[in-house]
Amino acid sequence: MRRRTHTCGELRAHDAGKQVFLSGWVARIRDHGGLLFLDLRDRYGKTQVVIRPEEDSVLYEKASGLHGEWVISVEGEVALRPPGAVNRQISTGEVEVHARDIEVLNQCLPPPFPVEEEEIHPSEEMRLRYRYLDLRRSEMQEIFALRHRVYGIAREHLTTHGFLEIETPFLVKSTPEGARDYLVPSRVHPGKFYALPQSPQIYKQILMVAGFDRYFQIVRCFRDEDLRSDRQPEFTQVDVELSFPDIDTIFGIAESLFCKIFKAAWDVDLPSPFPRFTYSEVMAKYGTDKPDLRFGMPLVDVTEDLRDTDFRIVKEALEKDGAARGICVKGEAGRTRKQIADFEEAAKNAGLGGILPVKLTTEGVQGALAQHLSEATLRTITERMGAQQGDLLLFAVGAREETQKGLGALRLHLGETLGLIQPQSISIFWVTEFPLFEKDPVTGDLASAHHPFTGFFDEDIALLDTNPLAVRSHAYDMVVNGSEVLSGSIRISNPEVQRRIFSLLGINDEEATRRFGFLLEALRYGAPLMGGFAVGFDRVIMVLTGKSIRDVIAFPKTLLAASLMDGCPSEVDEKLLKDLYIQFVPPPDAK
RNA sequence: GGGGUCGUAGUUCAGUUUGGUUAGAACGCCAGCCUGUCACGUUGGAGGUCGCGGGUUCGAGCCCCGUCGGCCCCGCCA
Repeated sequence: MRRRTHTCGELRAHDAGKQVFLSGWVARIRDHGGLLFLDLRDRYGKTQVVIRPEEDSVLYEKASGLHGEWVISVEGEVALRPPGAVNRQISTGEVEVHARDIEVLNQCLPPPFPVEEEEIHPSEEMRLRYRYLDLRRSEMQEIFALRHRVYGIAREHLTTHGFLEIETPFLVKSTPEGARDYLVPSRVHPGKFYALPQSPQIYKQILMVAGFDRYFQIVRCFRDEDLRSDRQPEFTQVDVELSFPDIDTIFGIAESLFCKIFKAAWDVDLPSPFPRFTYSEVMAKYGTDKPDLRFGMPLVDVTEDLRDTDFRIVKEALEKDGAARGICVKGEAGRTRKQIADFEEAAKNAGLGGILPVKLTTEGVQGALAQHLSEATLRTITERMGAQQGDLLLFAVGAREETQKGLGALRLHLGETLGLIQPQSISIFWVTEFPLFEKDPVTGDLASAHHPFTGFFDEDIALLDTNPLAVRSHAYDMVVNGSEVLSGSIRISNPEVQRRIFSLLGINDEEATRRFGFLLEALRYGAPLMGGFAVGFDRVIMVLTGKSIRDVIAFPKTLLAASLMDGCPSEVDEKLLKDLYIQFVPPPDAK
């Protein structure tokens, strides 16, 4: 076993003449019969190895028997490539290694999909099944090198600001609030369970009570909910909490962190401070709490303008306390009926009943809605929407929240499909003043919008009894390119206030004690004011690379929360279940 | 839980609209030729449970029903 002298991305012209020993994977073989080229690859790059049968026919025989992805070592001498044979595309392209000996360290089965090929993209199913081969691709290697750099930036940044990295348990008490827990049965306590943490929220607050003042942790979190392209059952947070906080301190620490990350990854300087918008602002203007502001197309409320219309659809919606809103799609008045039908399809998927298109063409204004509007009204509306000739206006009527959310989703759909988003541009800002509560659409009960420990505006305290849905919380998000990458809040640190919130949430003292008693107790033993945030680390890497969440996690799960490589989840031995006093009860519809 | 979409050679796909002889291509693989390639070139060859199950039909990759799986969206995600 010899140690390699260089990596496959290292050799340059000035290394010519050196005796080297390289190890790596066979990327490609180009056998010309009288001359054989072999690209040797490792994480650092590729180096061309040359074998000449006239110099060593035994070695040539050996080399021509190699195959892609075999693992070999090559001993030889570095040489400058002949003039005209230099490859400017790769960093080692000025040199090659004239092999003296080759050792096969391990053969490789024919790969189920090409590791080297750049034009044939294997399906995600294949990539996940053979994840080790997928990760071997340079594209993936680069993602994880970047991910590693960002871990380092976060650790360094928070350490510099006086934060201590402290681990919290993975086997924790199940708290029924929030997402569904992943459960771990206890062997020594029959019938009892641990939960995997949805976040270290309660523990980090207790660390503040313990006087750690500034804490952080790069930590896995677990949530047993249905997945999306940006959600995995286990994901990584940079969890941060500090004592005696003020909003500007917290935002400053987070902003400078993101500045460093974007500088390192994209070599851009983000303009600081980041803009701050309130929740109600972004909801009204973009119909979502995480708008992508790399393109405009704001929602415009035209409810009052259409108040007196005799157009039946509009009239009926507004009589039911509904709203009318529109967006202006720049320069798209030329869309055909069919293309607009596609927009309508997207609108229906977004939860709208439909859309009312108005085209501002050179031949005049077209659209059913327009015919029911006076010229003056039309002028007011187009002016407020910033619309000009050639633009396409899309209106939606219906329940207030529905039109807002629906048009927000349609706006995003149009932004994506019409190519309005510059991929390299950055929209980064804060959303503040989230409501403290939201209404459960099924039961009508109050529920925490963020989590039940979220603090709120002192001046809204009277609203707790009169109009709790109007109480503004001290919760905030950071949104980058339409992705929520950070979320946090200033906490409630007064046990009496905390109790009051619980009671509004329908959690009585007894239940509160049962669920969160240890936190409530801790808060009574000298709790500092506290606040913090958690960065959705995987999403940050997603935004930086433009990839899906599965591309930035080494061993991700599919949408059905399965791992195709190792086949989990799986059945377990009866004995294990017996030790845990667990019996499987099949679902009622199982065959 | 609901909606959409895809599943054909080792891989990526065409073929499904309008059912009809022996299911094609590219890459990969195997064998041969080839002295400056770098997606080498070139000649030949092997390779198919058309995801799975059922149905309709003289006949199903194609139509129908069910089911499994990948992806996207809604619900859900304090």
